[in-house]
Amino acid sequence: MTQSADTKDLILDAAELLFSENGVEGVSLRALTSKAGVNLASVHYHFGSKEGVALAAFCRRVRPINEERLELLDKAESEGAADVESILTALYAPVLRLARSPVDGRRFMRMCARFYTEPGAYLESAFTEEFGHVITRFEAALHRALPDLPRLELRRRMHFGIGVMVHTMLDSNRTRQWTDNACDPSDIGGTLDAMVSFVAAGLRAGTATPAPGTAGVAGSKADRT
Amino acid sequence: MTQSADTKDLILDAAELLFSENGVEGVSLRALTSKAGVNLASVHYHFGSKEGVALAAFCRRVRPINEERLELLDKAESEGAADVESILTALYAPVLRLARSPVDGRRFMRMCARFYTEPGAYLESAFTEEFGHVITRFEAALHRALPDLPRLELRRRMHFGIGVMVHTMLDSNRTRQWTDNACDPSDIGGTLDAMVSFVAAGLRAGTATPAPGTAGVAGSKADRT
DNA sequence: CCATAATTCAAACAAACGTTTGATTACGCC
DNA sequence: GGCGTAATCAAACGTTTGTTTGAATTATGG
Repeated sequence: MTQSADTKDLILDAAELLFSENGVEGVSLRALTSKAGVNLASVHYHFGSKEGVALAAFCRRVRPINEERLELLDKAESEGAADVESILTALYAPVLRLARSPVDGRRFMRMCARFYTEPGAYLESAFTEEFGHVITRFEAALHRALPDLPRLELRRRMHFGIGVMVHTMLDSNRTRQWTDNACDPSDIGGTLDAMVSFVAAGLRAGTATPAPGTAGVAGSKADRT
Repeated sequence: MTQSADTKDLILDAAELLFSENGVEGVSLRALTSKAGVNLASVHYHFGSKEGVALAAFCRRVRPINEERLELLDKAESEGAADVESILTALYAPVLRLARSPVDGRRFMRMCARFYTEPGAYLESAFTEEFGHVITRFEAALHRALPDLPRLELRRRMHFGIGVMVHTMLDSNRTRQWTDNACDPSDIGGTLDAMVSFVAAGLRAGTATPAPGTAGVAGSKADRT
């Protein structure tokens, strides 16, 4: 039992590393097991299939993140109606803060974003299963915070907000090159603030809901870390 | 010459169809040539390799789009300094309007977005080559429209704006399911207006630059199509 | 009308893929 | 100590991959 846990984690760690760089289809089981330092057949012994590895690597990290998201949202809503910024921070902070983790945080973010854009029915069902109720909860919260924004338009703008998050998580070298490293990956607080203020302004566009305290020009204050 | 052009286009059409659904790595040359109704070896005869097909399919459509983007930007800037909405419309409209095309517009958008998120050095260099100067031009235009937004913060927010576009172009079933078809793919004008107003508000967040005419609640008026 | 180039075709290539097998080793329990 | 389960291992499975080959076919041009 003790050794099997080691092997399992070795495989998942290597999967996080390689899948984030090359996608699931771009990584062979031989490269995966070679990187993990385990035998080829152990993948099927522990996870049943290659898809099983991807699913396990996905769920291992996404569940704690979504739990923390809902906790943060609950906390924000417990003190009266939450404003847009608090809701967005609850949505973005857990996944961005993971990037601080010493070894594999950024890797997981890239892997997760790559899973999101990669085809494959097994990943689609995992996403809907893991994220469905989270989206529902956050949509309800945003609807309370933005009462005069039609429900359909809110959903469309949430779609945009998810795009900002996924794109930032992907953090492709290509985009970093275009933007000349404007999104410094190590500056988590700054990135979070910028995302929150950007998406909050987008969500409020054209509505009567005013922004809370609009003073500084650019996102620089990290109010949650 | 006439027949080779037919075969080439047949291959590129099938590539657009299949790559958009399954990515480049998810499509075998046998499935591709079978869909196109051509011989397997003709791929290497006309394009040299599988990567050559992806590159050709990408450039075939992306070049006219980027040319139109720059034309629209020039037109917007010729009548004095362009505002944020005009610049974003010049950036988003050509690629969104392609989705109207009868048969293969949406497919190309998905393929393009999938290329964007897929690994592979050959695609990366193609992206930087095709998009680099376009991004530079639009960044300069946005900098003139938002003079009090620091350059670094502008680049970061452009990064977000590109994320909104890519995510909307991907138009995955997964996200459509979450948002309950809020982003009706056939409603090009509505989607364009929503994207422009969302990203414009995000770009202006915290700045002194005022929005031009803030009257309606949700983006509904198509000012350019 | 024939020579020459351009193109299409069926067949095969070696390599890499995910998966399976059966033997072998390590471990916990009575 | 020895039984039984759990885990690891090397080797091979059949299939599919991108690519290549060489002959057959079609168009081109003098």
